[in-house]
Amino acid sequence: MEKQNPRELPLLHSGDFPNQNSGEADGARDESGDHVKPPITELDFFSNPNQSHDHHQEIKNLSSSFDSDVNTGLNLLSSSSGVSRTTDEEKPKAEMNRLKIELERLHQENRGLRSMLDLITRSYNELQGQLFMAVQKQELQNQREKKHAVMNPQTWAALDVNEPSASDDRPQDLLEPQGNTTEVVSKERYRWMIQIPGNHTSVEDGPDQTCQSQDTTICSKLDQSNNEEQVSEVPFRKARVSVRARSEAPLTMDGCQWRKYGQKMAKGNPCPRAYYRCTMAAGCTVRKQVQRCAEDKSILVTTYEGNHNHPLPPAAIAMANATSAAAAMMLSGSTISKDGLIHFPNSLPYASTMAALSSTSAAAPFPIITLDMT
DNA sequence: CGCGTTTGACCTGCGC
DNA sequence: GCGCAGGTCAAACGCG
Repeated sequence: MEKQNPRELPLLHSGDFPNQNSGEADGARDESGDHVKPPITELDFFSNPNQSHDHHQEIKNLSSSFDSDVNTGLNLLSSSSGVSRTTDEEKPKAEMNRLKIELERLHQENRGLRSMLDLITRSYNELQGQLFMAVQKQELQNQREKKHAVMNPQTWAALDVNEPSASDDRPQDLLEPQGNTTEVVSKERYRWMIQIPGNHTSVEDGPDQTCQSQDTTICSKLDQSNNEEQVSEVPFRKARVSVRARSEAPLTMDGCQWRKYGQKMAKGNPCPRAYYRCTMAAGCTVRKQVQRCAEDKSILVTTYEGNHNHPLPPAAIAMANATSAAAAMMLSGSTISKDGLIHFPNSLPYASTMAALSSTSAAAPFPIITLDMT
């Protein structure tokens, strides 16, 4: 697989959805060589023996009717024929009607086949998601074993140079898996991932495919719910998820308790950027930045960073869901569309872009994924 | 009095 | 090395 520019994070291409011009998208994907997912083409649903037979039978019937009736009827219009004119005019009309009905029936059948293709595609993505999670889990397990063999938990304080305040909590996080709520979030995220048609997780490329070189930082930081211990190894400081929402309120109600610890004027934006820390639990390292969009002040950009070490209230779960799912999706190695947007045709009303905060992205040593809920 | 916000100072990373 | 900008700290302040 090609080494990706760490700044150009792969997101989902809207054209990848099989129910939207599947042929072209899959063809393009094959050429790029970035993904090894077998292309879902029309062959997939024609491969069903029963369907295939029926469909071909229909086509055969249709073509034979064209051959035997239509052409002959047209020929009969010639003056040399001995058939009466009224019979000649009625016959093509009746034939036309029959063909229209036939065509309508084929359209309906086509719709049925398409919905079946959608189902198959979803199943495929579901399996792919499961495979991805399994590989991630196994990798995590391997690395955990390696680290436990090399160091003891106290080493974390020395390793976590980026967040001194959080270093005390790391070993605890490792030894004590997060609570039920976080587990729900993980499951939800997983569900979210597999709902994305055409989500190409290239886990088949190899055991280290998702965590190589600079990509390591992305996946280790983003999938913090299960890769927390990789944090110390990475050059990136943190992966962030930014949420853009239209709101007149100075703060987005995300269900968590936040304490403001700073405010700064950011370059290129007349609106100040506020810094908040999660205060729902002692030692929670989650931070967020809130800033109004320079172009449209009614849009509030909230950037989350870190991983809650405590159960979340229901209202916060939704947000954590969205953000962690977006992060997980970023992990998955999907590609970004030309317009930088991801579309969720089935269930999710918001799009995701690879836009970053206007003033921080240029210098930010970490990837930022934006959920655009405006 | 406790908690949260404000705000200026300080630290750090990066580009020139 | 210097300047700039982002991020954080902590004392001062306000409010219930």
